[in-house]
Amino acid sequence: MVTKKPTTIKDVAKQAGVSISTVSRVINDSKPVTNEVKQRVLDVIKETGYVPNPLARSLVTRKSNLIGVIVPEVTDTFSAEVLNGIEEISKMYNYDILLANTYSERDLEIKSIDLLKTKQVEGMVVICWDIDQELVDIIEKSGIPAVYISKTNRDFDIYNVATKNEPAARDMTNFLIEKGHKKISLMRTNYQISNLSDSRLNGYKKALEENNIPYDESIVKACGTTYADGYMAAKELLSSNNILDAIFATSDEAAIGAINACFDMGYSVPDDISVAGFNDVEFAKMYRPKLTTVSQPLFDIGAVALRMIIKIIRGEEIDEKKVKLPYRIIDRESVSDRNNK
Amino acid sequence: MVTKKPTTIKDVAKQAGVSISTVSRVINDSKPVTNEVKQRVLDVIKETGYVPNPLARSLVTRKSNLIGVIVPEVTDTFSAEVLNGIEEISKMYNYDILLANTYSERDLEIKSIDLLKTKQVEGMVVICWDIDQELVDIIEKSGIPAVYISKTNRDFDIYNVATKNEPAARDMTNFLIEKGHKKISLMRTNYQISNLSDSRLNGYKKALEENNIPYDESIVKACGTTYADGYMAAKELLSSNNILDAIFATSDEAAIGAINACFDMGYSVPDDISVAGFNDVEFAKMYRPKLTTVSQPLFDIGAVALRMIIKIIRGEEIDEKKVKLPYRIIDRESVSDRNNK
DNA sequence: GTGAAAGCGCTAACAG
DNA sequence: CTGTTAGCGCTTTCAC
Repeated sequence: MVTKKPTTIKDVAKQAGVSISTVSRVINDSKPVTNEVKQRVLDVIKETGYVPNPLARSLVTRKSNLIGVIVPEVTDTFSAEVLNGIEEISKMYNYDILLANTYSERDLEIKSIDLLKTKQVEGMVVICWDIDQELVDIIEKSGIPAVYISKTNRDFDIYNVATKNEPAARDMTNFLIEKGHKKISLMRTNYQISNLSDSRLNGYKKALEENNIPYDESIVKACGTTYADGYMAAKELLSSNNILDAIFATSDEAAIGAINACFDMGYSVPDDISVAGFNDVEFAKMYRPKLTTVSQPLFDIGAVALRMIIKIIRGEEIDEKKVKLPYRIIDRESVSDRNNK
Repeated sequence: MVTKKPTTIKDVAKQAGVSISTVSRVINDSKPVTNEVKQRVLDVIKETGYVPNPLARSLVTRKSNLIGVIVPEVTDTFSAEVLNGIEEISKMYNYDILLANTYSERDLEIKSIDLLKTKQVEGMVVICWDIDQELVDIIEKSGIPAVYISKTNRDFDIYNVATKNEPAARDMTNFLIEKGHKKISLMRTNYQISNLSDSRLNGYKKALEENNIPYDESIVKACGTTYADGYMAAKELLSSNNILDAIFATSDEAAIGAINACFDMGYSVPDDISVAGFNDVEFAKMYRPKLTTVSQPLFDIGAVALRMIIKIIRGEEIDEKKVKLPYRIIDRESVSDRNNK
């Protein structure tokens, strides 16, 4: 357990009979060095197992090789899968990940950003359900390049990677309609800031329109994304004697909550009511009935976000500030086909 | 987006009309400073928004204020909840978390440990399903204080925090027996290294013994902890015409896999077969039937592990190298009571 | 091509 | 109590 002093650049220099600047040159490949000398240094490095001290290096270069990741909560499946993608790519580029939970609390978000800034992260990816101008300003002011990931889409002028939410919602709604459902409730996220478009709601409306189904505000419900949110929302929906054909929920967790609410109120899913989710979380296929949902490439979202950050850090050109990744409708068991009835 | 040069200790010193050492003293509260001077420095600090550069600080103190966390995969619910606990406490102690995924691959584990070492983490918590002597040696050799967390218990001489696995398994088995089940299959983890005791198996055996139920090796099955593992194992179990009263699975995911396997083979759970899990993952209460399981204080496991690390780092005395946290049998819906039949 | 020297921002003796 | 000074380990001019 004794942390004996590690080899430094000095040791290597001495042992190789060169100056420390030469050693620095070979490890960074920054200036030409005679092959012979280079080899000698390399040998000593291998022999001693020398590893440059990143702290010292960062101190002078002002590069930390650290990426900060701000998540609401690692236990959130969405975040976790995105984080996986981030982690994978960061490793490729030799960046380390500094993690901070915010529990979606503003003060913790601020604290985390401060912390990351202090630690000199070169960039950060911010996963946050409810992006608002205040947050954007804070991050902007920190001067750290940031890419945002959110369950919902927002119109801020920020780097952002997300799924094509509007067409996704539209496709799923259309899918539901095709399967013979008419009274389709949308449980949309309640992360709602006035004057901002909600792409999923728009997609839903478009599909309705295309099929000449009147938009009924009483069955679109603002609700969170958790299991409990979905359960509550569905219960309310169902008990205000609405007769529903289907529920399209804002997340898989909420969808499952909704299904259980249906069960508890004596409805069978999908025979009486169909339910569709969003995200295709790991759990969606474990539940019975297996959840019909729209799958987002969560891992890829993280991966793409990290690639963006790297580009920004390197000052490379970014084609578009907002990248949209494709989605897929995953037809499993929680939506019935009413056409054959 | 311009990262303008931040205030340094020098700036503060100059502006306050003192030497940098005095500034250092007040920010670290390391040596007495006249109140008047102190106040002046504090004022300047507040005014300039000066934040000490942790890199420079770490370079000289050799303290990074970084804790490395090695997890198989953040998407794993067990790991994620433990990570939450770790994160929470680390924040309290002003430590940051450096995260590394290993996907349970040895070379990635090694690489991650190297990386963490390079980044000068002061300690690390290693979540690893299958601890073996090689890994322990590697970590030992790295000289970094480490606390291990594993789904299973091992007899290595390491810092470790876990649940009381043996009594937990025994209690659950007894619970099952009390509910009138006799033919109880144990799906145990297959992370198996010869000559090491499996505490859960022992607990299971003890309960059987106490109730004069003969141990039947044909219905204890080695299986992993994933949904797929559980599904497969249960299918095999059921198709080799065993008549089972209950299945006690090694994880909630595996338990749910088992339940679905039962469904798919025409058995009803819990009416035909009862199923119990382990962990009480978030999802356990979302599934229907709600999973009867043993709950481990995952968050606390992480929290305690981090506290241990801090103690080790500070050279404080540790009462016991292995701490065992309590568990609870959570009786929900997936186990029936056969006594009233 | 290579070395000497300055300095990144900070802490920690060492004097006074 | 406070200032001066010497590094921590490394990169980077600037000479040679």
